[in-house]
Amino acid sequence: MSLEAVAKKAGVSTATVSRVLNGLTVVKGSTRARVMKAVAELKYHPNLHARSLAGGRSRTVGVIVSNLDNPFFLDIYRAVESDCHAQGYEVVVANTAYTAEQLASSVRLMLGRRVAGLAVIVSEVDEEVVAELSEANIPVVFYDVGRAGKNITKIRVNYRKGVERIVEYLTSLGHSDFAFITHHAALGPLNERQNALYDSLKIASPKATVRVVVDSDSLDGGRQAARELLRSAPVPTAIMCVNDLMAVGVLKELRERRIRVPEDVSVTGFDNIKLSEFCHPALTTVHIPRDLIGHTLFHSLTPDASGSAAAGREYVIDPEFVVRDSTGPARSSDVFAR
Amino acid sequence: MSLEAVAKKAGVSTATVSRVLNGLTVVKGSTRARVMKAVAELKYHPNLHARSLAGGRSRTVGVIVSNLDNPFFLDIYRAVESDCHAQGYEVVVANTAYTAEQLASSVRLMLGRRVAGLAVIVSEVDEEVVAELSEANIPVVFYDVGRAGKNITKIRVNYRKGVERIVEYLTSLGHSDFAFITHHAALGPLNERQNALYDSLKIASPKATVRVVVDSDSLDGGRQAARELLRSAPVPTAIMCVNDLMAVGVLKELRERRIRVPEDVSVTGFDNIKLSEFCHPALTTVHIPRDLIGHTLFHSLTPDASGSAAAGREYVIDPEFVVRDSTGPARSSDVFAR
DNA sequence: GGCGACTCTGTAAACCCTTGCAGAATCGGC
DNA sequence: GCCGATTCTGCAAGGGTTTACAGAGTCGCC
Repeated sequence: MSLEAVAKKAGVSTATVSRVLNGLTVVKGSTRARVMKAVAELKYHPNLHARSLAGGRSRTVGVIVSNLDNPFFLDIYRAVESDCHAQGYEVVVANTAYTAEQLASSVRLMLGRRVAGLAVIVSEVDEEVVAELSEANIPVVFYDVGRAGKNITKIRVNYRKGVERIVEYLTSLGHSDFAFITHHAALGPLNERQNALYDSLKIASPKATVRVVVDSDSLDGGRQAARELLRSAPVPTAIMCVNDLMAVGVLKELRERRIRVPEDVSVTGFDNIKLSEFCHPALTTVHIPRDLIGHTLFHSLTPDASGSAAAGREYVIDPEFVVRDSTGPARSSDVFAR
Repeated sequence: MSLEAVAKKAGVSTATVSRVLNGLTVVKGSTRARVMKAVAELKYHPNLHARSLAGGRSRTVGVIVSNLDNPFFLDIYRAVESDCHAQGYEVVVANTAYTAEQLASSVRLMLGRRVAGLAVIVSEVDEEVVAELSEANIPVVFYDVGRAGKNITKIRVNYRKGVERIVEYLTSLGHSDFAFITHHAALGPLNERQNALYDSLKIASPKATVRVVVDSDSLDGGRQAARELLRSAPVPTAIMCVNDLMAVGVLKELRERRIRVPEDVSVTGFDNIKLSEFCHPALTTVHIPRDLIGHTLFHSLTPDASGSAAAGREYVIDPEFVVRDSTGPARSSDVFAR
């Protein structure tokens, strides 16, 4: 079970076994073979805790996300995971459910695990956590929140650009009566999208109106929000959703009410999750390159070939507008007038 | 940073600090306060590796699943996670991508982490792994594969019953020309569904035909399979999918080809993932209670109030047939005849 | 055959915590 | 004020690895 048992069986010292297992020092071929044999026979698994403890490092990176149930976050996690495994790292993931408390406890957990690096992909970061992390002395990377610093990299997406493209497109189709469906309105990154919406509209269509509805970040939340929205006339001609997941919920509710998309109402999402392509009608949305984000996250956390992690940098990633079938010209007469 | 630093700062021994932090022994109020203060001031995080090493236990449970990208597995994982956190356990998850190699390496990883218990929710288990796990001397629970044993619990779902219900329903609607869309045909649990299909049909509609198409377990895989299926006439009147994820892909492809569901073709899924309710048409499927599975998994891994984990048991969970809008009477004339 | 230079291996300390055991402090009761 | 019981605390061993350091072999060459 332990290194010592293997050592005894192979007739060597624990140091030698350790060296064989880690393979960074040269061990004579015959010795190595004996050790390997003993390892196999004993079905020995090194105790990872002891290893991390003794080694000081851990070859594990931590990932903290807001909502694993949203495929957007899952995709990022999976991208990081894939890079990690390719490089022999493990990943541990934690979910905050958009709460600051769970973020704080997840951070503590990760620090307790002595992760080699930590990716924080949440919307609810607070100053205290940032401070704690910058003192932690491990590479940290924030997505969307916080700011670059000593050992802190930051990655953000130019949401504004994505929103602008949507607004341009929709206004060019004659829309001026908007709804914005979002979740947890207080959160920074979402505010950015909302503010970008106002700003863009101010230019593209100054007299446009926007009704905002807030619900939870889920299919049901989107549906619920649509229901709320439709409770009071007039029905907007375009519904922009803060993300695809909620948009798909919206589509469902509209369909149940026999409101046609895009003939009666246009709907847009954000993220371009796989689902947006498979729902009906396929969703007009903004693609956020989760793969690229994942790779960048991983890169920011691990010392690369050149030896040092490029901490302190700030990356900005551009999204990409994707037109599909959920958007069309604004309806001319209000078929929903009561 | 270390226990010792805290101890020094608080003017006590490391043992006392440890006791304060773990709270299982009584420590005098004033001492406790001093220690807590020191902990706070130093922003001390216990080193979890050292803790697990010293304590011998780890309060971490491992979960291994086949395909995290399928919401079915994600839901189970999340259910386990939620129970774990409620009881102060951590969870670590690994994905096998349906390969035996990744399963083996995940198992080794988990064993190396000295997890307190391990849930194996995969389709590709082999004997060697089972043997290794039963020697590991920690509670293990298999979902769908393996068999109960010394410290091994097994949970399985009565798929057969679900398939029977689908078949009964479809044949009663006049269907006799079937397709079965599945993935990785060699895997046990999926075979069970497929065999159940044959068996049920033998009774319900002996002259019925079944065409089988295999593709990957994903939205794209479902779509691809549908494409493959439609390549050769005649188009079946009912397409049964091995799970909802693939079924949603099938729906997409059918829609693109203007094949109406359920008027022209009926489609069924399996699992009842959230998405099956939000796609269009909403999917007729078989509900598999992931929450219940998750709770049962957790229960099987952790010593309950009575002190001992109920290992060696075998649980069978019944699925539930859910009729929605993707199924209807078989079309009478073959509108697709060429 | 002896010497130096390598190559390989062992010894032992360190990593940070938990916990059994025993000693110290405190308390109640007389 | 003393004693025993009780509560609290410290000592030190151990848990399974890594790794610096030094020692033991091996080899080639003069």
